[in-house]
Amino acid sequence: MMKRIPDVVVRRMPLYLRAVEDFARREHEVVSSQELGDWTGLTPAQVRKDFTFFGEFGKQGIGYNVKFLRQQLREILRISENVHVGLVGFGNLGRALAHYLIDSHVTDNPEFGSPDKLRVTAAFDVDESIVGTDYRGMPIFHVDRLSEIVHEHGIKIIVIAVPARHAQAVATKCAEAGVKAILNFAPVTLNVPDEVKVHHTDLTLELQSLAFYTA
Amino acid sequence: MMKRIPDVVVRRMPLYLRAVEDFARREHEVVSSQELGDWTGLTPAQVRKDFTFFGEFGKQGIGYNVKFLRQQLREILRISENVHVGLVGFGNLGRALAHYLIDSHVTDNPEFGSPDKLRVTAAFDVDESIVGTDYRGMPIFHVDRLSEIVHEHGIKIIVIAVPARHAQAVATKCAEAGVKAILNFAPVTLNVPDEVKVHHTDLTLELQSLAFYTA
DNA sequence: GATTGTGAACGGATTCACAGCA
DNA sequence: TGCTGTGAATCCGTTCACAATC
Repeated sequence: MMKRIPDVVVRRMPLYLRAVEDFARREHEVVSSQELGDWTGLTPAQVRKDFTFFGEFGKQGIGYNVKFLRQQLREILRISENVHVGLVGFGNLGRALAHYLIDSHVTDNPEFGSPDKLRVTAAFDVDESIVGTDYRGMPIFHVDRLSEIVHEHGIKIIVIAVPARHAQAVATKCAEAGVKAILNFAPVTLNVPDEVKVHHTDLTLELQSLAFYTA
Repeated sequence: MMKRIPDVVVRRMPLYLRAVEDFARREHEVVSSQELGDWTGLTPAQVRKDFTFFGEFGKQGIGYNVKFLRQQLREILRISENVHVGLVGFGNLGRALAHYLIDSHVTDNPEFGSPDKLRVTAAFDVDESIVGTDYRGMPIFHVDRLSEIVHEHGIKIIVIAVPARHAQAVATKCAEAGVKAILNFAPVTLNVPDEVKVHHTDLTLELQSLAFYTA
């Protein structure tokens, strides 16, 4: 029964969640694959097919119950439980990311009943002038304590926002500490064991590939 | 002869450029598809196939001349000419992006002979307290002047770093002003004419999809 | 009548495997 | 011999189309 779920499908699930939360906010009771498709820019067939990887959430002739679908998606993405995120690198980019993550609806969506439990609970840096301080209640540790704190806080995901030359060392440490997933903002290809999932966001690569289309 | 080039291929080209610049830095004269594959984490066959979309850059039995390949890739990505980039939204994220773009090797790689000509030349915001000021020589304009400045500076790419609720309006303005490509950091799906290329970087979506793998 | 869930068809991207050339 | 360039084969994700169901 447990078919392997393609990565592309997993990447679309949060988008469906965002869509269904919007329908919920607008107090729709049900939503069709057609409506979800319009909202996300995908085909209705794709929406339905994607869902089948995880189960049968709809009713034929009717559509999907918004509340039920929302809950299912939250469970699939595990944001109905607590997922702790660590942030390594508290320079310019790191601070901007922390600001965004702590303020935005990612970490808290209170007007809407159920706050996300995807939480940035610790930051790491090497700069002694900020190690030991707090950012909006989030403690900043020295990177040397990464492994220790990852275990203590049960951190599962690490966001890497350090300079390129340090990124691989941090990634290796993360892998050793048992981190499950890494979101890498440094402009280097990371080498980690297969069991660690890596997503890479690279401003340089994005801009350079867009430059191709400026003809 | 001019076959259509798949988007996935275009997205890999900057990675090849980064690889070949590294080989150049280490003073290799030639590089094989095998070596490029190891560096990038792709298969040699894929590297070769990707290149064929743009021409024949190698010598059979030998490999690719590093200097020549580098030049070819820079021309393909149009970073041998000037490409002007504008940044809309100069809050926390926008400032961090500006900092990164202005300092990093994206915009300038002088130790290496030929600086990239992908340059952030203007920022836009609505905050009157920063409009009219400079950031490291980059002027900050009011968003109302977007179209005017885009034409004046010949801006081809816009980076959107505004709050979600304003992103669509900005994107529409960009499209009207003739911008060729948009890099969107706001957590919304943008609706623009097909001739405008959009890449989307969404921290929320990335983290939520990674959360799936934390089981 | 409407809409889901899904097997089958399709299409596009990756990999294979080898001919051709240095 | 070594490595590129590429047609053929394969793999994988998307779309189609329709039976099942409300």
